[in-house]
Amino acid sequence: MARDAKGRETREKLLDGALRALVEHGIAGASARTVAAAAGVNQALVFYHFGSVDDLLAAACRRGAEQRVARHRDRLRAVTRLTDLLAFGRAMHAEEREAGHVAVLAQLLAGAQTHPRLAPATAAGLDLWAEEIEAVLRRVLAGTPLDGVTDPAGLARAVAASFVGLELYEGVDPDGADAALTALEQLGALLAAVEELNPMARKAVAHTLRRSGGRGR
Amino acid sequence: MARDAKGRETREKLLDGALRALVEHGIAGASARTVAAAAGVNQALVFYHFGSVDDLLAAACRRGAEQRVARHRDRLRAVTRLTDLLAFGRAMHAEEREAGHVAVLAQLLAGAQTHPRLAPATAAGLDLWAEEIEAVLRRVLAGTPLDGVTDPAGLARAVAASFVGLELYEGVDPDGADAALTALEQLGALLAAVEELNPMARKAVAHTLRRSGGRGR
DNA sequence: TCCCGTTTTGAGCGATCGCTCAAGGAGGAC
DNA sequence: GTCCTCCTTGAGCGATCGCTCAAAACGGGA
Repeated sequence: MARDAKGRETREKLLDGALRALVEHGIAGASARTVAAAAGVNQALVFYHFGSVDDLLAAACRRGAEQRVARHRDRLRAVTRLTDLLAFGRAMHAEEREAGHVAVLAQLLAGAQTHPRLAPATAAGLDLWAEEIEAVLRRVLAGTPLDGVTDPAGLARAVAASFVGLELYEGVDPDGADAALTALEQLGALLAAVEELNPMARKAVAHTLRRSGGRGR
Repeated sequence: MARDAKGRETREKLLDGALRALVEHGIAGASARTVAAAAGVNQALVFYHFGSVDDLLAAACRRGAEQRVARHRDRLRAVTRLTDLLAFGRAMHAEEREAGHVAVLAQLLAGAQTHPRLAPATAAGLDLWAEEIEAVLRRVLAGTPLDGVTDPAGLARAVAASFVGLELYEGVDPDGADAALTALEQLGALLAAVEELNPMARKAVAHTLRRSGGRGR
C-alpha cells in the first residue's frame, strides 16, 4: 500500500462506517466506537482524522448526499413531466430503502437541531438535492400555465423537505406514508391535467391564476 | 395536597419536562436526569411512574400532539378554502416556533427510527394531526373538480409529513424553509384558481382529470 | 542501516447513561 | 396511637460516552 494512500483509505472507511452506523443506530447511537466498529478501524482514528464525532458525521452527511444524488442523477434529469417526477421519487425511495440508505439525512437533520456543527452540512446536503430538483422543475414547468406563478427554487425546497418528512413517516407508519405518496401522485395528475387542457380552458386557468395574484394566500 | 393527586401532579410535571427537554436538548439529550431536572423532580421518579425513559417520551409525545391539536383546532376547523389551509399552516408554525414548541414531533420521529417503543406513539401523534387535516380537506375539496380525484386521507398524511420535514428544514435553513412554504402557497393558489374557473373551463379540467385516470402516474 | 514523520493502537480519563434499591416521609383506615 | 400503602429520595451499579495519550508499527529518504 502506497504511503499517502493509507490515511485516505481510513477516512473513506470511517465515512462509510458513519453512514452505516447512522442507518443502524440512529443519530443517538452513532458514537465514535460504533462508527469505528462499522468501519473496522480503531475508535481513536475518528479523532485523529476528523477531530470530533460531530465533524465526522458532518463530513459523512456531505458525502452521503453527494453519493445519493449521483446514484439517481441520470434518471432525475430524464424527467420531463410532473407526474414523472413523482414516479421517480417513489422509485428512488423504494431503491434507497432496499439498499438500506433510508433516513440518514433525516437522522442528521434531527441531530442538527441540537448539534450546531451538523447544521451547515445537513443544509448543504438538502441544497444539493434541491438544486437538482429545481433544475428539473424549471424545465418541466416551462411553457405551462404554472410558469412564472410558482417559484421553482422554493418549490424544490418544499419537495426536498417533504421527502425528508415522508422518509421519517415511513419509519413509523409505512402504510400511511404510502397513502401520502399516492395522494401526492394524484395531486401531480391534476397539475399534469392542466398542461393537457385544450387551449381555451388552459387560457382560462392561466387568467384565473394571474387574477388570484400568483403570490399565494 | 390530596392523597391521590400527588402522583398525578408528578406525572404531569414529568410530561411537561420531557417536552421541554426535547426542545432544548433533542432526542439524544433527553435523558432521565435532564428531563427530571426540567420537571423539578427526582430522576428516579421517571422509572417509578413511567417504567423507562422511552415510555415517558412516548407518553409525552402523545400528550404534546394532543395539546398542539387542541391549541389550533378551532382555527383549523374554520378553514374553508385550500389557500386558507396553507395560511393557517404558516401562522400555526410561526406561533409554535415563538412558543418554543417546534420540532418536538420531528425529534421523536427521528428517535422512533431506532427506538421501537417510540414508533407507535409518534405514529399516533401524526395521525391525530392527519385526521384533523383530513376532515378539513374533505370539507374543502367537496364540490370542486378535485373531489373524488385525490384521496383526502392520503393527502392529509402527506401534508402532516411535509410539515414535519419543513420544521426540520427550518432548524438548519430558515430562509430555505420560508421559500418552500411560499412556493406551497403559490401551488395552493393554483388549486384555488381551479375552483374559481368559469363553468366551462372547470368542466374541461374535470374532464381532463378523469381522462388522465385520477389515480396518479 | 538508521532516522523521521505519519498512522495506528489499546488503555484509560472523567462524565453521563439507564436503571435499581434500601430507606424514609406523608396521608388515610382503624 | 399503629399499621398500610403510595410516593419520594440519594446513593450507587455497570455500561457507555467523547476524547486524550504514550507507545508501537509502518514506510520512505539518507
